[in-house]
Amino acid sequence: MTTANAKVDKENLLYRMGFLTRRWRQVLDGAFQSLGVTDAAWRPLLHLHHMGDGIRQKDLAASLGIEGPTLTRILDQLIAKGLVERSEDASDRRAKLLTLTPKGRTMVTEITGKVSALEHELLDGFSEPEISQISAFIERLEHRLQETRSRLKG
Amino acid sequence: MTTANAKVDKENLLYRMGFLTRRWRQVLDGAFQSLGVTDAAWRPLLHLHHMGDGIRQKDLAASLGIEGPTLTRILDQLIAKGLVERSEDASDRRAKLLTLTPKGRTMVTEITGKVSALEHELLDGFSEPEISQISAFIERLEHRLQETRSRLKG
DNA sequence: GCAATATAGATAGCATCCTATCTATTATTT
DNA sequence: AAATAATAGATAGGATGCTATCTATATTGC
Repeated sequence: MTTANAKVDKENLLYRMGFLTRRWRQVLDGAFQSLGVTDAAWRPLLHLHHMGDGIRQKDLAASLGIEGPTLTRILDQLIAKGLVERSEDASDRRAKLLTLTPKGRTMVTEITGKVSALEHELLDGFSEPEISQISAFIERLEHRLQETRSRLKG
Repeated sequence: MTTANAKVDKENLLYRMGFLTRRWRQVLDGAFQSLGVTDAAWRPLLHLHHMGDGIRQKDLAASLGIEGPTLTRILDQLIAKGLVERSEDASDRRAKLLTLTPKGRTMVTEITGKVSALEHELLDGFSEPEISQISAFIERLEHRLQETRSRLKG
């Protein structure tokens, strides 16, 4: 039985990760509801803050690991809320430059605090070496997935 | 710099998991496209096969870790494809019993082979102890998330 | 026995992500 | 210089997940 269960666990590993990330999103969603931003919206704000003002959508999307159209819609929401601004790029009229508004900066501060607190609470019971190992595991898996993906496509 | 990066890694852990599971879904989606089932559809088939015929939707949903409405839609698709059948439960006329059709059983066999091959390929570079540790990590994290979630709600 | 509550499933509507495709602009090639 | 290809972003439509709510049955309590 032990063998069978271990096998099942192994086979469900990635699925259980998916389950986990859904729950995590729900927790964040709940925590941010009072701020008026959804889970998908706060990360672009932090990245924008971190990368500095005046970056292009394309670069922000790459930094976030999402596709252009996904970011476009999120930005529409953030702009509608007055947290972010799109402006013209004088050197390339196809591009738009993104900047945080003062309201956006305030929001970044609030979000940073909440995310840190939640993540600390969740990862508190895990040792540094453990977290490093998991992190390395994820990185290797990401790499392998990329390979598999391009192999299947090509 | 090392410290800063390590901190970022820790903070991004759950997000990177989400990224990973999206990619994994895409790989599976691509692999199953030729079979005519999507990623969300194959898992109910396998669970149904594993749990035996004649189970209720409610139980299948619980087994999959998804909510009832989500399963309802997936089942609609599987039934439309002739892989699964809903039938009346004589003992409780609210309930529906689920069974795999012969076509569904054939599909299960094909899917099992593909999933196993892909998962083996992906997890091949990882040792048993590693996988066990990751698995344990996920389990603890699931538990903590559940706690946090109910704490925030109540 | 009948009203109130609980349960199984379906439906509706929202959020997030993706790919495919369209428009506008820029870069390259001949 | 004109035609072609490439790039930035927007739009459309599909897939998957959730919650809230509806209908149809079962169960419970008085």
